[in-house]
Amino acid sequence: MNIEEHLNTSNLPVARKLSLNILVTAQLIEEKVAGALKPFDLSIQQFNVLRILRGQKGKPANLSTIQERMVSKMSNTTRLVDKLIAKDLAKRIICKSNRRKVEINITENGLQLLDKIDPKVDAVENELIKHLNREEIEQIINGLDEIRN
Amino acid sequence: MNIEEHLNTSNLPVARKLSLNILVTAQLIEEKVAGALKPFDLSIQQFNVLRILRGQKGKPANLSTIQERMVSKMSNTTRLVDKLIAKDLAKRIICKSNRRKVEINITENGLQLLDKIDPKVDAVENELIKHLNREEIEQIINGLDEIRN
DNA sequence: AAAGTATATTTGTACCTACAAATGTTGTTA
DNA sequence: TAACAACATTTGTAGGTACAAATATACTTT
Repeated sequence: MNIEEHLNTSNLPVARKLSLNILVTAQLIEEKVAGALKPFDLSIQQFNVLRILRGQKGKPANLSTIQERMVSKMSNTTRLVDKLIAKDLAKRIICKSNRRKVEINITENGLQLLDKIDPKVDAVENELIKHLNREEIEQIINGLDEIRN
Repeated sequence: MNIEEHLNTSNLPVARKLSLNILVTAQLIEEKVAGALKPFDLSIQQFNVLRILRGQKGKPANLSTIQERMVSKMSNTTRLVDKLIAKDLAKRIICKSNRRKVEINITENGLQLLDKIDPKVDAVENELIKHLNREEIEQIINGLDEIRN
């Protein structure tokens, strides 16, 4: 009996069933997105940081800004950014006015890569909602919102 | 602007908004469960494996059985089980009839630990659905089901 | 029975995550 | 101004995850 069968057949408490459903679905989404990114040698986290940098529209981001916006706030954003820099997808400058800070920008190279990846990830995301109508989607989003308060 | 504000204010395509919502919520649940497990020095994955073993009700499980039931099927179940064994929460016997297989059981020690942990994790899970009624929960579960097909 | 194939697990590698401690910088205050 | 607190980032360590290759055993076929 795999996890999917387990979810459907077991008489789980409703709270556990919900939380397992969310975790399993998230796992599936991550696998699909990771698959779409694989040809580009980019991990999901690297991709997310790159998108955050693009969202800055030229304005440089420092590490704390990036961390706030990441799905999982983590302490090793430094190391993630290191890898983007090594691939010439981002660049880093020590902030002149406050030398504790660091300014991070996406490079032209990074922007071009995102342009190539975007349609692939969009396709994965759209595939997910294929069997849902607008109202159903809103219900799920609102429900998840409630869970997070 | 943090991720939560970003989700609410940005004009994201609905598919991306949904997938981000699921990922962020899953992350939150994982953090909360991990927090509940921390006093017991158990990671979420170790806890999951332990629960799967308990679910076997005495019947030993081999590695593939465990993997099927895990939220994220992974190739290092060996190493996870190693850690449970090191803590005397599980035991492993090479299967006599088929020596490629390995039989894994939860120990008395493991069962006792789960008994202590269960109420803490239940509390976390119930906290999640606090503001939702039965029907809303069912809607979310069915919606996530649709997404996974 | 030897060779090849399938099965079950283990190991290696690279990356990601969480927590805590360390480093370096700036601002404050005695 | 020296000491101290606050801030921003970096580093260390112990886990977890994914993929691929390696190992070990069992089954099949000739």
